Amino acid sequence: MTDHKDNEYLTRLQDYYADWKNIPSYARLCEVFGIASKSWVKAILTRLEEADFIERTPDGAWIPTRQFFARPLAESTVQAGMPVSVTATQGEYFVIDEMLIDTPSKTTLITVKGDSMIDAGIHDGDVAVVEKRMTANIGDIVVAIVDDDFTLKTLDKENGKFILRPANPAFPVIRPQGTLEIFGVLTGLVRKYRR
Amino acid sequence: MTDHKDNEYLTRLQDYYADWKNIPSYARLCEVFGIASKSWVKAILTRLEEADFIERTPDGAWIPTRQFFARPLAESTVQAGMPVSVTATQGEYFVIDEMLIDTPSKTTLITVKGDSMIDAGIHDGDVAVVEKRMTANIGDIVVAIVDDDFTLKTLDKENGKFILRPANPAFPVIRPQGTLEIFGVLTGLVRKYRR
DNA sequence: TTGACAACAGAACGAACGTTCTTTATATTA
DNA sequence: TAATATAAAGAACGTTCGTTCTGTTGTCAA
Repeated sequence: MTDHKDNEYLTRLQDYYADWKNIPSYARLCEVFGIASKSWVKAILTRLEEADFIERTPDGAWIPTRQFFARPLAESTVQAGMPVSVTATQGEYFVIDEMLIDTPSKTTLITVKGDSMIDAGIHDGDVAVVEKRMTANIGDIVVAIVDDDFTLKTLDKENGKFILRPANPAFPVIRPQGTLEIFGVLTGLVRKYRR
Repeated sequence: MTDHKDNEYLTRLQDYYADWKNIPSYARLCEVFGIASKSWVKAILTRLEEADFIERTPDGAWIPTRQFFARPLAESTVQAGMPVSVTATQGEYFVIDEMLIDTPSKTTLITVKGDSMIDAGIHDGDVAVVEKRMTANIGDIVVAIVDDDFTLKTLDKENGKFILRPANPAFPVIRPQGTLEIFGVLTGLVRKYRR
C-alpha cells in the first residue's frame, strides 16, 4: 500500500526521526511533509501504519516499527554453504543497543577474560551482555558466583545437582559444593576487532 | 546531580523507553514513576535534563541523549582457566554502537550465514559490523565479493596472489581467478542469544 | 463533459497536555 | 522542639493536540 508519494513522506519522516528521535505533532509534520493540512498528515500516517512503518502506543503516540529502520541493500543470492546474505540497517545510532538490550536497568556489560568458553565462540576480550537475574534454565550460558568469583559457563544438571560446564575441554566442569548463586544470564555478545 | 532517588526514576524511564521508544506524557509518567503529581514529574525530568540524560526538541518534546543509552561496563580478571572475578569498575559506561561503529556512514551490518568462520568464533546468525572500504591488510577478516556473492573470510596472500581463507577445515580456500573485490573489513561482531 | 476519485486545504471542537502556583507530608538538622 | 529542606500532591489554566467533517482542486477515464 506504499504509494509513490508516500515513499517521499516516509523518507522525510525518517530523516526527521534520525535528527530528533521522535515523531512530532501533526502541525510540525505539515512542515516536514511540505503540506498544509493536519487531516492529510493523519491520512498519511494511517497509511504508513498500514504498511507497518509506524505504530501507536496505548497512549496514541506514534512510534517507529522495526521496519522503519530497515535499509534495503541488494539481497544477494545465498548459495547453500559459505556465502553470506546482506541485510543492512540504517547508519544511525542506537540500533545495536536496542537489539541486544531489552531491560536496560537489569543489563550489565562484562568483559570476558580467559578461553574457557571458546568452543561457544566466546573469546578472551569479548564483551558479554548480561541480564541480571537469579534464575536460569538448563542450557543457558550464565554468569555464576562461585567461591566469591564470577564465572561465565553453561548451566547444566548432573545427578539432580546444578553444574557449570565450560566450552573448552581443557577446563574442568565446576561442581559447586553448596548453593549455586546465579548473577545473570548471557543475552548477547559483542566483539571489537582492533584496527 | 543525580540523586539516589533520581536513579530509580531514570532506570524506570529507560525501561519504558526500551519498550515504547518514546517518552510519554506527564500523566503516563506518573504511573511509570509511581507518583501522583505532574508537577513533580516535571521537576524530575528537569533534573534528568541537567544531568544530560534527556533533552528537548525545539517543539519542547523530550528525547533521550546519548548518555541515556549507556550501560555500565564491568572489568573481570580471570585466572588462566579458572573462574572469573568481576571487579565492578564503577563510573564506566558504554554505548555499544559507539564502541563498534567509528564511521556510521561507512558501516553496515551483515547477518552471517554458514559456519565457514566458526573457528574464529563467528557463528551462523551472528551480525557482522563491516566498515565499507576497498582495501584491506593481510590477516584482516574481510567481506569480499566473489562470483556476485558476499563472503566473509580472512584475507591472505599465497604466491603473490590474494586468497580468502575460511576458519573451518571443512571449507575450501578461495583462490579468485581474476581480481578480488573487497566490500569491507570486519570491525565488530554482535550476537544475540534467544531467550 | 461529466463524473468519479485522489490529493489536499481549512475550520471547528473537545480532550489532553504542560505549566505554574499553592499546599501538605515527611525527614533532617540545629 | 522548632526551623528548614525535600518530596510530593493537587488544583487551575491557557495552549496545543488529534480528530472529524466539509470544501476545493486537479486528473483521467468513460
